[in-house]
Amino acid sequence: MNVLEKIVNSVNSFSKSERKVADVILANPQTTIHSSIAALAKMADVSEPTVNRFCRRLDTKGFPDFKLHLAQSLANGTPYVNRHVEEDDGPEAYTAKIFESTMAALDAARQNVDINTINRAVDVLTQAKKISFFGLGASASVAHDAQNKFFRFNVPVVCFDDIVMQRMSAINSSEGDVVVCISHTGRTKNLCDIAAIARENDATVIGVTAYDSPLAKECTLVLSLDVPEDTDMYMPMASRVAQLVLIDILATGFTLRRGTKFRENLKKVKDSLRGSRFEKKDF
Amino acid sequence: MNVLEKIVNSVNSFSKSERKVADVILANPQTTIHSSIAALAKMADVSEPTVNRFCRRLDTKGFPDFKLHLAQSLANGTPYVNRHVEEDDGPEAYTAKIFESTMAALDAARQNVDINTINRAVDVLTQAKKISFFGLGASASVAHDAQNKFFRFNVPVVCFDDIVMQRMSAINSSEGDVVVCISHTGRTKNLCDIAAIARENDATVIGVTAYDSPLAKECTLVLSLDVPEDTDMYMPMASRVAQLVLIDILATGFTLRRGTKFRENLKKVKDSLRGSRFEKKDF
DNA sequence: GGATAAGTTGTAATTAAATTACAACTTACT
DNA sequence: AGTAAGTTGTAATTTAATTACAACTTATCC
Repeated sequence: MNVLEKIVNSVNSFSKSERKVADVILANPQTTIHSSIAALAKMADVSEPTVNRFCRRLDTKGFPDFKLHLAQSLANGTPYVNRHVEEDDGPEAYTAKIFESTMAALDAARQNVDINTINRAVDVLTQAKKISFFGLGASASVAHDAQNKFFRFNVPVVCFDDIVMQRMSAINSSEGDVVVCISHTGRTKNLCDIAAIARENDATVIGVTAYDSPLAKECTLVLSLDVPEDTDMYMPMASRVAQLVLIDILATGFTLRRGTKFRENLKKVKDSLRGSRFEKKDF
Repeated sequence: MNVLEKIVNSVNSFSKSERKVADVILANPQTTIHSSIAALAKMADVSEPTVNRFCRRLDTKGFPDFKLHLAQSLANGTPYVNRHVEEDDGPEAYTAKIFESTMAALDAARQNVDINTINRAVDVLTQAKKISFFGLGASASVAHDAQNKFFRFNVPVVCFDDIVMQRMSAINSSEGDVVVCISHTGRTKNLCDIAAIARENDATVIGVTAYDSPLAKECTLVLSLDVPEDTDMYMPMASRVAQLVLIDILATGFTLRRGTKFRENLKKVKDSLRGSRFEKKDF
């Protein structure tokens, strides 16, 4: 809980002098964080130790520590809030809101993601004989993107957004193959089937999906991203961005695990693109 | 500007010892705000006055004031500094860094994007007879995603990641058609050709690309996202996320412009997916 | 209603932390 | 090589915060 709220909540348990301190702080919090204990004591018309005791009562280590907490409480006023787009929003409004809710979603994802599972997923991927990315609908483009990334690593990688091809690919998989199934809800029937088939054929199945979903149950490893999505819009937006970032993380982990020499290879891939591009100096 | 960003930005203007201080603070900002100047000096292996001078250089009144600012930066919506992934980063480190640099990129994009152009692009899209999304390589998955979004609007929309198909499509375009070309660098030759061809056939060409690039020159409307990308990694990561968010914004603007009735249509599309999914209550 | 104990507050002493002044050193330029 | 500008550290000083303790207030019990 943040300190400001805490002060308000525990205002009853304060003594007379402590209450004076609380009042002064609540009245000018911004001033408080730039004051010394002496200045604040004077403002509240109490002694310095009283202020100090007040701070300790709020479970801080002392006055400087209290100021730190207070500063954070004040800064927290405007974090990236998942503000919904509304009917009469103009371009500025909806642009800002979408940026902010995407950032809020990434922030949430960052806090929820399980590093341990990421590490294991990277493990599995680095040792894969072949990597397949499967997704349907909106998740197909995430799979597509993942393929583009891992392809640069010179690893056998495929990506299908066609259930027939996915099924054939899953049936043909074997031990050492890794299948990554991407689905925000984790309730897409066809994809659950694919995951099950791949598992039956001894492939390792990584699910980029909701924890505790039917798809998750079919997977060897579940990378879940708990992203609060604005369901009013009926389109996966923030959740899909979080999935992409997760792919970025896996790809990064992959390159780091493979070591320096390997990364020189990446440069080659990038350099090979040069022929298809205008040089920077050209314009 | 927040202190953390400030440190990263002015890292060049620091002296050797100040740099040591900066490194320690960036590595453990949370620890820093609970340390004394002596502890921090020891960690950075410099003297206490050096730390103090470092604080002043960042326009703070001294060490305690610096800690206050730092605390606010950390609590604030934007502790998102574009920190580069390094050789010996563990999973926690690179996961955090990628999330943060993506968020930093979005923050930058939000500030740079031109609302006016977005508004005009939405205008153009709502009036389009047909919308085409073209991208190659990493941008192909962005185009793919855009198609998925706009398809739900019941608008004629196509997406090609094959230059032959793109070319044929561009040649067949006519007035009222809108072609969206996606390229981070804006220097992909083939895509520039496509844009030129589409223009010659009276289509409106929207470029999601770098301002002032060869591709931008071929477009009717340029939506540029100035995203500082970590080029060391040789993979488009943050830039592509920003592109996706831009697509989200265009799609949102589109639905808002079309009005309430239209949005009921979206629900239909969403409901139609239900048959292919497990119900929530099923598990 | 007074005595005592528990709790509250302030003064003064102490300790800890941060800052300043200055000297030594390093670097870059003549 | 010499000098000036800039950088860094040591030691002294100042400032701020905390502690110890005493005075006072309030509540409780006989």
